[in-house]
Amino acid sequence: MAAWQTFLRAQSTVLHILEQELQAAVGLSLAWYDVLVQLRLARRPVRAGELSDLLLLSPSAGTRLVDRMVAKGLVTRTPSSDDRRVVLIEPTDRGVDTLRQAAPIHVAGITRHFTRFLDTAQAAELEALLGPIADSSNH
Amino acid sequence: MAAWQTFLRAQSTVLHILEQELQAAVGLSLAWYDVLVQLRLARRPVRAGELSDLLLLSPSAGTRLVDRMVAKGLVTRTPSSDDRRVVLIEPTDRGVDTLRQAAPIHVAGITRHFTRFLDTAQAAELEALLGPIADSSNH
DNA sequence: AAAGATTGATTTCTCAATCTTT
DNA sequence: AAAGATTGAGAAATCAATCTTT
Repeated sequence: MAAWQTFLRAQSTVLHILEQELQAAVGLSLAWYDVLVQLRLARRPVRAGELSDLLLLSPSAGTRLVDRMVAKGLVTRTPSSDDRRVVLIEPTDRGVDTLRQAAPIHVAGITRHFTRFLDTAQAAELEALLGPIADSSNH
Repeated sequence: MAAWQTFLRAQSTVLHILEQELQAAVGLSLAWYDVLVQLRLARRPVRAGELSDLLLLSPSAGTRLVDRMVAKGLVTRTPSSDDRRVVLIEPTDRGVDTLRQAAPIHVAGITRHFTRFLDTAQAAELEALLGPIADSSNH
């Protein structure tokens, strides 16, 4: 139970700091950053529902988030020509550029506030401990 | 970096499930539950600002949260007689009772979705890994 | 003036209901 | 009818500004 509380507090603490640092440096929220990262990792247009899943958000939260990013010119939304129920999301050039600016800052933040406290073996250990928990949603 | 992502996903996953289970069983959100727990642990009236800190919330978020819980009759808000800038929060009898109903369900949930994946040594290990990170906000 | 707390405005997430396409 | 996505309405968190007491 102590482990559970430490787990909660550690994540809340680090996320708050990272959010503020990224916001201050590039004017980007963590949520927006995650969208750009996921689109970059996919290396192809991503379906709206798929994106929501990747971000651990509800479908409607995904829609709103994309709304705001489209308005800021960071991503585009295009109906699929295969199946017109489907909407495909892609980063714009400006989106890719924004990610390029944000990534080193964010990675440095993670290093400073998270990785810094773990050597390689400990990071592996942590991942091994939490991996099964992270995957346990599937039922 | 993989450890970081697993860390994020594990917490998000488990929190979503626990929230839903507690909501379904007792109609209580995790935020409300945490308020009642903190007041219970304190065993005395808690200052508004202190409560916000304990909950890892901003002062204003703490005020709103207490607003809603006062409206539902779960806690009371009383100006301190020592220093009338200070507001003291206490659970009502009904609040204490609600906590009594919720606690076993929530603890069972933590066991089922978190502790279940860790033996005693692993829980200690996890706490040791994350403890320094949780405490690192102080500077 | 500073400390403690609250309020106003804004942002964001969620559920249920709806719209479009298959 | 079912799948995919969006919209309306409501809940909750945050910052900056404000109010009260010290």
